[in-house]
Amino acid sequence: MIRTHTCNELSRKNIGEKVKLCGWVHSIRDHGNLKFIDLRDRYGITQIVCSPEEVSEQIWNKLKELKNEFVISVEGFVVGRPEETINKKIDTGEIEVKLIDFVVLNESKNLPFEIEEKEKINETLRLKYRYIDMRKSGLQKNLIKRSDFLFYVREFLKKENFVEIETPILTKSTPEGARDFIVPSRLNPGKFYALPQSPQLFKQILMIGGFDRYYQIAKCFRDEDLRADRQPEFTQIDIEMSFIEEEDIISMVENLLKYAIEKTFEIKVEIPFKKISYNNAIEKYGTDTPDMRLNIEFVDLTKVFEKSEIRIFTEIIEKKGVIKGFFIKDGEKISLKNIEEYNEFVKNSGGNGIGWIRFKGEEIQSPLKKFLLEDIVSEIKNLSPYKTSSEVLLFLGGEKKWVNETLKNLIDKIKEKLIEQKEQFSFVWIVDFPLFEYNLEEKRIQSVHHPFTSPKIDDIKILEIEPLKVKSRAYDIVLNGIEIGGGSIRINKREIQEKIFKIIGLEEKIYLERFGFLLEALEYGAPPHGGIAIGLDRLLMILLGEESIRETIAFPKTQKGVCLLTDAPGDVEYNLLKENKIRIDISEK
RNA sequence: GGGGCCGUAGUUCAGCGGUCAAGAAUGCCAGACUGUCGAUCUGGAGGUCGCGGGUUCAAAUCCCGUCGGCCCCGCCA
Repeated sequence: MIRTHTCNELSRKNIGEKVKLCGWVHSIRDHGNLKFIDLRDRYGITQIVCSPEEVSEQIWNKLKELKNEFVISVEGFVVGRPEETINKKIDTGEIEVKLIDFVVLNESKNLPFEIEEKEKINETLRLKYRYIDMRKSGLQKNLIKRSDFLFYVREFLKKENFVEIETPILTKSTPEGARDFIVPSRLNPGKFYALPQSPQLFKQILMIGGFDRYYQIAKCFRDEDLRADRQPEFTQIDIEMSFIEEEDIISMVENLLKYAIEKTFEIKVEIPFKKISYNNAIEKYGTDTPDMRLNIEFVDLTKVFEKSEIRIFTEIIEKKGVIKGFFIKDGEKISLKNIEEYNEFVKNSGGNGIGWIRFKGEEIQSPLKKFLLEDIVSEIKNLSPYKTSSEVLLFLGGEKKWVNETLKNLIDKIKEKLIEQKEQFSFVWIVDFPLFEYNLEEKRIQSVHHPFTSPKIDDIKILEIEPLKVKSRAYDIVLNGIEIGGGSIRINKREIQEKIFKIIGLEEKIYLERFGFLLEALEYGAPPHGGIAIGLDRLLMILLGEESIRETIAFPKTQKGVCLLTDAPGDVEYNLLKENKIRIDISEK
């Protein structure tokens, strides 16, 4: 046995015991004839102490060769520390281990960056030397939390009778959705597998196969450009259930999240979460991923300004535009200089500028002051949800969609100032999505969610007449302004599924080729079913207070999709290409 | 496909046309030290200023290109 305890385990209770510890030399404090070594493993730090009169000359000399990050195994006696030298910063601070002997298990070169660096290290270095970055507490803590979280997810789902089933990684390319990663098939030259964007079709097939409750911690792959919260491969908590309706999934997910989050983190989760319809979200927040920590809703000033004599506004209204804005409760937080900034921002977004009114008790301050009659002012003030003695109203006018989007972008700009509690976690469900949207570039109707999403039952009758008015049985879950998951009740009738394919412009030949197996399966007793997928990396990013998804993934890729540790993607040997009947053709620019 | 920011000792940064044949902190190396825990003290080493080209009497500094990283738009059913 080369260790009897971890480096965070020993306490007063162990005093007098002979122990063996293993770990990395975290630091050496050398006082000449007294040396302290902090020995570190992932559990913690234990102080080793040694002086020449207590060990042989040979051991003492060997000790002098130790450097930081050497891996060693130490044998010694646990002793209590003198009262005045107790270190309250570490769990083992009441004891130390008096060295008897030690073995260097491996040496280490000087590290490219320090383990105990307080400042942020360049991410390129961190990714290249990921194994060193992992020795630091930050990434280590995140990966352990990730593991804990998944354990509680599995525990919850197991208790709820879910079956964890793996689905293939080598699968078939699907025409809708993101770009696929492809894998050549040597046994079928010229043909390719695709890596799954999600296990969508397999989980539906599992429902038809009678597994009424399925889940998987599923790797998904999408060959799209990366962002702070997007990696080409990521993990979803993928769930599907039979014999259920929207509300069953929603409440199951609420309970799951509450359980796993509260078990893993010091976070209280209040359920049920709020629900907002898609249309309402757009009207009130200008987005289908509103940040509910903000407590800011748009107010519609169109009717108020319609009666005013202010030309710039009445003109907008005549052109069917709208005037909308939002109140900021703590008006003092917004200076004139800030407003000037926002004005520039609105102009850069293609508008005329921003309108604003500052309410100070009975007084108002505004560039429009001389045009604002008293009754208009009081009507506007009445729209405030806060009615404090010091608030600011920011507003703009124009085409409705532009106004909603610009106000939302403006809020994003001001957000940092307005969020009172950063450590707050505010979930919201977005429901009643439209089933389809019109793609202007491709001039065709496409699915908002995915083509297997069921329309609302009442809307099936207008499916082919007014498809853009059809609502879907889809739901998204949003946390602090970021989409962390989404799902729907699926179509379980071949006839409707075929209609959907046709509406989104898939020819019969194409959809039979791609999805024929699903359509056929739907004819053999497909139960009503639905599910959800939760983006694990993203959810953890938010819960851990990280700015990037990469902080929750052991081996993430850079923005160009490169793994700096392994240098993937790389060249492959010519023979491998030949066996796969692949010829490289990189045309010059 | 496009926009923005960044690249200087091992690390984090400063320097942004001229006493810079580049500097701080930390780390590293050597020596001293028996109660430290961000040890302390003394001394020392350490740089293709990402790479290539240009402008200039003079470039880490300005310009162009290129490579790499980050953030964003497009894209991500």
